[in-house]
Amino acid sequence: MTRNTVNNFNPHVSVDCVIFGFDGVRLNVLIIEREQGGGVSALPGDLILDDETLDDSANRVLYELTGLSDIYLKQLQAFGDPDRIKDLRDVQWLRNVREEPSARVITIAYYSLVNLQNFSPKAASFARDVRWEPVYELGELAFDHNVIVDKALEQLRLNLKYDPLIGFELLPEKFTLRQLQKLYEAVLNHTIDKRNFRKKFLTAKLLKPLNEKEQGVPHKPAQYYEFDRKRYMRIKDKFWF
Amino acid sequence: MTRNTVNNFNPHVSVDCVIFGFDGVRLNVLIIEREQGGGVSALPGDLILDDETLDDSANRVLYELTGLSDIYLKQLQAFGDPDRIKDLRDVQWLRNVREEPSARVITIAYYSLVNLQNFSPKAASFARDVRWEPVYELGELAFDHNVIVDKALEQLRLNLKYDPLIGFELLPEKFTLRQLQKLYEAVLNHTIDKRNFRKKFLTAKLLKPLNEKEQGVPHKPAQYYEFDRKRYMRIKDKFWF
DNA sequence: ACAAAAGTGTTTGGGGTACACCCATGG
DNA sequence: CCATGGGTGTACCCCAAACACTTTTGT
Repeated sequence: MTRNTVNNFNPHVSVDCVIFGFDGVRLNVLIIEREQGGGVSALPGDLILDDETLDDSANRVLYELTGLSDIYLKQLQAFGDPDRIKDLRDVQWLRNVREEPSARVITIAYYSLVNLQNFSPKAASFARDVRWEPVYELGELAFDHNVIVDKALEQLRLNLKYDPLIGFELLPEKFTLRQLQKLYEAVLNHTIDKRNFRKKFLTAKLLKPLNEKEQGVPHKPAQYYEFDRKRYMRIKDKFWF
Repeated sequence: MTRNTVNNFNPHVSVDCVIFGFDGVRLNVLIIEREQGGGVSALPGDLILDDETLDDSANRVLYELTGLSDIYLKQLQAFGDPDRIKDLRDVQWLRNVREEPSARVITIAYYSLVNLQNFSPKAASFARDVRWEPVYELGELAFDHNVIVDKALEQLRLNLKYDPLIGFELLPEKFTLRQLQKLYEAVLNHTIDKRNFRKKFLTAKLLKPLNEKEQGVPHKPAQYYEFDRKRYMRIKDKFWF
């Protein structure tokens, strides 16, 4: 901040959340349908309040929408093109919803990871129409939200490669090696050799086997594992996928 | 953006730039001294204008300050704690310089890479007190600028490991292998084996040898190289350090 | 001659990749 | 007995890491 500014322009600032959820097969994103305004889908988001940090804002949006707190949440980046609001339906929706509908809006995008196990029970309690959509089959979203999702996915991939922890955020406490592998395949969008995949995680000792196996499956029941957080702390800088 | 908001809060939005420059030995950051207000150092930055994109804002700040344009510039992240302005000297400075000195300021941080060869000639044309400071010896900066620099350095390191291009942004057109290695050592903050380093870049064929050697040096003169951008385009996804 | 950096190869170990068969369970 | 996924080992290759001496120039 260097100069005496003559510009007294104050934009709105919002947060938008790209919430990823893994259902065992596909990677999904949480999408909301607008209350007022022509069936346009969008990312969950809201204007920030004047006494909360950006992270708090994102957590609040997430909590209000899903009832979840204490979940993985990370800032992606800011999006602030002056013309990011150009679709006519977006303009109309703003007129219904904002006191200053023509104000410029700069949004701080977050991405977030949840496992659908924890999430599903709350599904009935939403105030609005909220749904999961497979990330590779998203339709057109409001504003520049498609761009935001693309960036978030890119970031998620990078992150998953260099930090195994974030994979476990998308899974329930107990999981099988198959689930873990399917998750990696869904995020990275390519298949992985089973033996090599297992080798990497087992030799790294990141997984603790439980005294528990799958039940009622029409094939050899799989071992359940849980994530070894202590071990993770010791080796996280050396592990990558 | 999901709900009818009753909150009409409009913060200021600024950009702040962490401009890295490499002098052949150390990695430096461009620091400005405030015109009005007690010798406090800060990152270059400014409020955004209402019709420019965030990237344009950052480019403008950079141009106004250094005369440089078309240089590497990338968004880092937003910083927006409500209490990021807490130092008394920061508050006073804002009173001198802003029309709404108590408004909350959310800043979008950028980081940028320049080579000091191109830069130095312009040094005299600055309107303000501007200087390079070694990144590992920074004093206390205004606001949360120390945090921003730390994040930028972290990002620069990550980036340098997975994208060789950004290393070349910090060097002049022609450079020696020694300069390139010193740059990597300065950014990554550890020494690197000379033979292995040269092997990696030479076998990747990222460097084109020029018909030119160092002159007037009191030791065997080194070969000059330039960066092979075409080759880079073909292999950038496979090369990492 | 001396100081200072340029330039150059080999060995070794560990890890990534490719690849195919038997096992346990439910129906 | 059949379908389905669980679970296992080996061979090869490449690359990262460690390591020391000769060459060229200016003083």
